Amino acid sequence: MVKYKASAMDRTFAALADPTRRYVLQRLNEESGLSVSELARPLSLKLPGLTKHLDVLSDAGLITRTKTGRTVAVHLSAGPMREAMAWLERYERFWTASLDRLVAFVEEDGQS
Amino acid sequence: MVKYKASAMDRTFAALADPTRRYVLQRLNEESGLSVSELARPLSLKLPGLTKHLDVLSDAGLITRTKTGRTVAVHLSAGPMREAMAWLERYERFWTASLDRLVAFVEEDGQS
DNA sequence: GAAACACTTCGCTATATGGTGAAGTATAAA
DNA sequence: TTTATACTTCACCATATAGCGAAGTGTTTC
Repeated sequence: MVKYKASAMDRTFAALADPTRRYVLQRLNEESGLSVSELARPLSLKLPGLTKHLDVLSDAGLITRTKTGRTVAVHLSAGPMREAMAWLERYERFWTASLDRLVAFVEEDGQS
Repeated sequence: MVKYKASAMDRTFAALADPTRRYVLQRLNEESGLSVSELARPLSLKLPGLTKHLDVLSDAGLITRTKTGRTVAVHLSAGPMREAMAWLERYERFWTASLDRLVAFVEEDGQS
């Protein structure tokens, strides 16, 4: 398989593909600077598990960790999401197409 | 690890996390109804490899395959992307925040 | 200084992913 | 009716991922 080098986009989408990680991002969106244990508390996994997820998120550039004393504060950094969305925007015409067809049908129907 | 059941969102983001699959979606966005071999031609993988990628994409609901005769035409169906984008939109304020700060700085600077 | 705390790192396990060649299944062409 | 075409499925390999408990590191607290 070799896995030469995953691109930034690969890492971003892969990071978003896990519900635990999406939950972390959501919580940080509500309240920035939460500690690792605060993030872990409502989750059903141990600290080592969360640490790995945070590694994936920071490799993707989606969070930053700043250690003060013995606690680590986690912050959102949504830049890569912006790029992921830019990629998706190209398909916008595609998911609005069905709506367009509906509109066309209704208009045509009104004239019959 | 158990992998109880991946959600639709999980599958969508996971499907988007691979460059081969993003390439397939891009090509289909330009030209719908391409066959499997047409999609495979510019890629450096064998047909079985592409078949697997297409399986991932259709499990995620991003493409549909329709067989006529012995060729299979592949079509985009971007609905799940719409949902993925809706998820990402929540973070929009976050990646525009730096721009807001810049604006604030410039305005403040102008008054000094 | 000892003990508790907040993580992180280290094996370890099980499953998923991405690729292959070979064989299987229809359909189309000779 | 054989043969080629267009895939798909199968068996297999190597690596990645997600989880765990146990041990390690640095920082407070007692």
